[in-house]
Amino acid sequence: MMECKQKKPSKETILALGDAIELLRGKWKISILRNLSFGEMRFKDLLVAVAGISPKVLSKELQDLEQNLLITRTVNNTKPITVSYAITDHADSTVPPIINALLEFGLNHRKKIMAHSQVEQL
Amino acid sequence: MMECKQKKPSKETILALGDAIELLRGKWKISILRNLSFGEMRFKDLLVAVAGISPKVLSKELQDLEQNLLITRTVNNTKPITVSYAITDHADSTVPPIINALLEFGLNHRKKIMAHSQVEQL
DNA sequence: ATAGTTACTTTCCTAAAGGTAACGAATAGT
DNA sequence: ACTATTCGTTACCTTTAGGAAAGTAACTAT
Repeated sequence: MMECKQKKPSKETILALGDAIELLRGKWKISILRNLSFGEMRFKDLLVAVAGISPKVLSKELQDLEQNLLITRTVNNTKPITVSYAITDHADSTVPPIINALLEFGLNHRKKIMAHSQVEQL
Repeated sequence: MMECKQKKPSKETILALGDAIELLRGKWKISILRNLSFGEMRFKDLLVAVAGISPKVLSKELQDLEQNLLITRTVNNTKPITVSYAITDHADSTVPPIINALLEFGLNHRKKIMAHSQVEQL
């Protein structure tokens, strides 16, 4: 397993980390961005794909992400109006690495937790 | 700039991502882990290093991280008692990549935001 | 006229997160 | 006895996040 080099704790670094945490905080934003990283989606599709989210919360999160230039919102002139959401280029190049790192962490954590509870039963 | 391959949306993947988000949620956990990734630290050092955190919140976050096996707590028998916190091996191999990805994202975002507001002023 | 679809918004409420300030317990120094 | 240090806890309060349920608006089909 590879270790990762750490950047020096400069002021800029700490600010950037704070920004990232604030922009992506909460239960839903990462999942929404992950779904959009596979291709653009409409509101209702996201409502299904992001399991458990309510329309109110989805709407609010999407507005938030749009304001921060992480996604775009496009109104299509279709029979019943549809709206497409897409991840922006700049988010698409920096968010997937975060998701993959979280995934690694999550999978590894599950293993460790299971090993730990095995030991506790002895 | 390199694009990152995405894993297929299997059930396990979605669960792992959910775990990761839940374990690392909030304003402080990532910063605490980042500081500990440079080496073990005592309570009071963390109180200074994690700028803005209060003793109450730090205490709670540390308990949380310990319960989830991401850090260890060691009481040293020194003159006034001291307590050392250290990141666990398994967290130390999976958390820094997350932090670096967040850093990349944060730095890149700052650039884009500044470029954007430049344009708006024209 | 009625019903369905899509994309929300509104209201109301609860729970979790977070902040402030003061206090406590153990130990040691003077 | 008094003060200082370290590592917290307790009580109280405000803010933010999030969930449930219903409603709205625009349009289409029947």
